[in-house]
Amino acid sequence: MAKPRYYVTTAIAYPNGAPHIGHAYEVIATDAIARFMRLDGYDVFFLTGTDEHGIKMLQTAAKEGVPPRELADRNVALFQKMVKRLNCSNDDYIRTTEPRHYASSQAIWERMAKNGDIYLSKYSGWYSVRDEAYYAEDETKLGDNGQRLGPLGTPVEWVEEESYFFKLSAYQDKLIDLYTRVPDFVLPRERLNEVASFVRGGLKDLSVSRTTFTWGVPVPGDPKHVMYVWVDALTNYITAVGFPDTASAQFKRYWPADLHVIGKDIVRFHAVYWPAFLMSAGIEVPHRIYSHGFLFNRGEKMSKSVGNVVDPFSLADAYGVDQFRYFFLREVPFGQDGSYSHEAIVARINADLANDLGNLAQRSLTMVARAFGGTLPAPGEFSANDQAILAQADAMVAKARDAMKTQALHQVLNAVWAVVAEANRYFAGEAPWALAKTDPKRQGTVLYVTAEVIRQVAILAQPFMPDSAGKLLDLLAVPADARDFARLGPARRLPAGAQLPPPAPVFPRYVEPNGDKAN
RNA sequence: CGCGGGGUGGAGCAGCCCGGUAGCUCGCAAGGCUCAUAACCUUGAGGUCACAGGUUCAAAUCCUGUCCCCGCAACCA
Repeated sequence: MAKPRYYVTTAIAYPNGAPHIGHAYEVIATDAIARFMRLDGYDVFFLTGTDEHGIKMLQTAAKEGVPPRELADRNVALFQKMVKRLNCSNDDYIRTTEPRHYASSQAIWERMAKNGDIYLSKYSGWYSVRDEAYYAEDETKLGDNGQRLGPLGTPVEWVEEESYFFKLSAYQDKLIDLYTRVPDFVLPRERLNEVASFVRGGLKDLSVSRTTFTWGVPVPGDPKHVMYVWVDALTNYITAVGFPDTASAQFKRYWPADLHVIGKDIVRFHAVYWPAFLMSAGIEVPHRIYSHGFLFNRGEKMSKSVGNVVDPFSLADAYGVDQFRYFFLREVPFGQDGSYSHEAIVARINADLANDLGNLAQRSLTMVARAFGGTLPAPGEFSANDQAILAQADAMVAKARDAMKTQALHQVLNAVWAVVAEANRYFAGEAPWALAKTDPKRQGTVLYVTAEVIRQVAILAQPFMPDSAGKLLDLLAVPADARDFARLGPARRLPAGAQLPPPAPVFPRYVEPNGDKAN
């Protein structure tokens, strides 16, 4: 039976600087989704990449005195290194400066043009040379000396530039219809409401080319124009699956995408422009846009001037990759803004990972090693308590799938850790260390049940903490081909009699480098 | 009257749509256990649910108004 497919993407990052925590968060979350779906039997294609055109790249490059291509190459290397460091399982990494992407962008442009949605006109507006930005009339005001000023107080002048336009205005009804027909097109729901009210407010045609610079994809047939960066950026999602070869196996298999994971700041581009472009080009629209929140350092927005920008590499170094991934995906309700701090990260690492899960594994497996020579004991008849905790473990996968239907990553982890907490209560209540003297057979049963619960927890933790969950499964001697979600539930228990390797701590407590104990 | 989110025990949050003993995590206190990564388990203290009106037998939950905080406002995860 062929696996169902699942195509998931991050937004492509804009590499005019080094990657920051927000980029890291998006790719980690998307990776967790991709891994979850793979383990759940889907044929997943997971794409991330970089959006390298546009005026801002040009400005940054000019400031540094290097060609934009060089700036892109340098920063892209950092983004790719980050993705790798964070243990992300992307199947492809797209750069919008690649030849395949030029071909794809030009092809979608030609389709939109052929459909009559692109026309040449003049883009005009109040332009501030100093800000290098256009402003709407109502954003400007007249200064004391009669000079018109932009919102930042710089002088603006009226300029007109030849530009191609996309007939976005023609898509208002079709977009509203899409939002009505597919109410989950944008999640969380509030975001769709915002978008829908924006669209109802009326859409203006969109300027989609520039003539003032050449760092971009040339417009087919009119090479003095380059495409507006968002036209080319959004197109990356189809480039990576083989567009313009719509007959290719890849394209037929994976398009339309199941999920675009993006930041809430670019919802409009993805939920308005992108489907409009695709409709115009006669291509199916993606199934869902998921807008995640922003991360704040101690509740404050990160900014270079405040000096609270945190580099993802140093976080990974300081806490560990899996710990870093776990913290953000558990602590921040996916879709909402979140806040992080050293104390919060340490608290999560020590409480959830070291104390609750790590220590449970350690204390139970150590007992298997000592009392049973490392052989997983065969269980006797299950007591009511045994059955109760096993039933809770068996129920996890359904809860996890249910949460994943709406990308509620934190709910998946909540469901799993609720079972970890219950398993600790079970373990304390059954007191297998006391049974060692009174009823070794019963002790074996308790240890078996505990190991089985840990097995299921570890399998479900894999998308979030691939390495650590893998180590946990190693300790239970679970073979590599028995770690997918099909092995969850009552049907496939741990085999009794398995020889387990010597137990080793998987989740160390975080201890402050200066030697003080944290938490 | 630009748009959106939010104000719930010390901290961070859930509950609010579908009114009816206020729940979770961390922290704190006491006790238990001693297998384990000074971890685990139990119990407890602590809240006028921003404020003011209103609807109702009954409001954190519905309605009206006020105050405050935070984002966004078409380059920005």
